[in-house]
Amino acid sequence: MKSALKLATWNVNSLKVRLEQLLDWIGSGAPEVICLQETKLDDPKFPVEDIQDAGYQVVFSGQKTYNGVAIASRVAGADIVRGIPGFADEQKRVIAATIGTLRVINVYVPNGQSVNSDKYRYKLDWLSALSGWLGQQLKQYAEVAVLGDFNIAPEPRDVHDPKAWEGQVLFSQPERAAFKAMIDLGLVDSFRLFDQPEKAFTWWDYRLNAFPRGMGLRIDHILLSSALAQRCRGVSIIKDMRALDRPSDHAPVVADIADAV
DNA sequence: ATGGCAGGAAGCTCCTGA
Repeated sequence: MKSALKLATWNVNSLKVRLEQLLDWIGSGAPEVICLQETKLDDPKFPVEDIQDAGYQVVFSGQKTYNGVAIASRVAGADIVRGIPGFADEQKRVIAATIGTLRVINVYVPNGQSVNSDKYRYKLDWLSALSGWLGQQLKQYAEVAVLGDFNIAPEPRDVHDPKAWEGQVLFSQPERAAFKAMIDLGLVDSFRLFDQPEKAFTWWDYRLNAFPRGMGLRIDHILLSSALAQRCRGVSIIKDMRALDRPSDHAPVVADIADAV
């Protein structure tokens, strides 16, 4: 008999700094699959042994200082893909693995900096390339989960002050259109399958005391193909982890997936 | 209009993040 499966995404903002928090989480009933972003570690410095000693397997694609992604899982992943196939990119932002029957795609979407910047153009080009590849993956696999830091708030209710943020990076129309394009491939924003609290966010700026003041955005997402969405029993934000000492500025998001019938 | 905070690399300051 199989048991239910939990999938998580967490932008750690430096795995070196957040390693103890990750190990504590793993040691207290963490999800079976955890996608990490902004590890900020070159591959030779990745803490493989610490994570293995805690009972998880891990695959990763990293670089010094910026970016870096990893998938930690109880069961080892297979068919690992690093980066978006066919899209040349120095930045380590994507890693995918097949875990059991699940295709898990972990993404760290570019931030975009500001809507008039070269980085914003790169973000939109990057999202276009991602969508193309996701379309292929959805044809190849029935059970696809795309998890990560999308750096896009899809709707006004995902933004603490939508008027102030309208047109700004993370909430501009082209970014939201790029998000919708991924949904239109046949993916579901799993968080919105369920009733959720008001002001449900996943990121709060370190500055201005934003977290206690509730000034956040929902930019970390778990998108599921219909086969998985049908089996999704709940999605929640682990807000407590944003309240730890020396927290990441992102809280994890967890989706609970029931067994196949 | 700007800065606020945090992390990293470098090095006593800057870049980036979101």
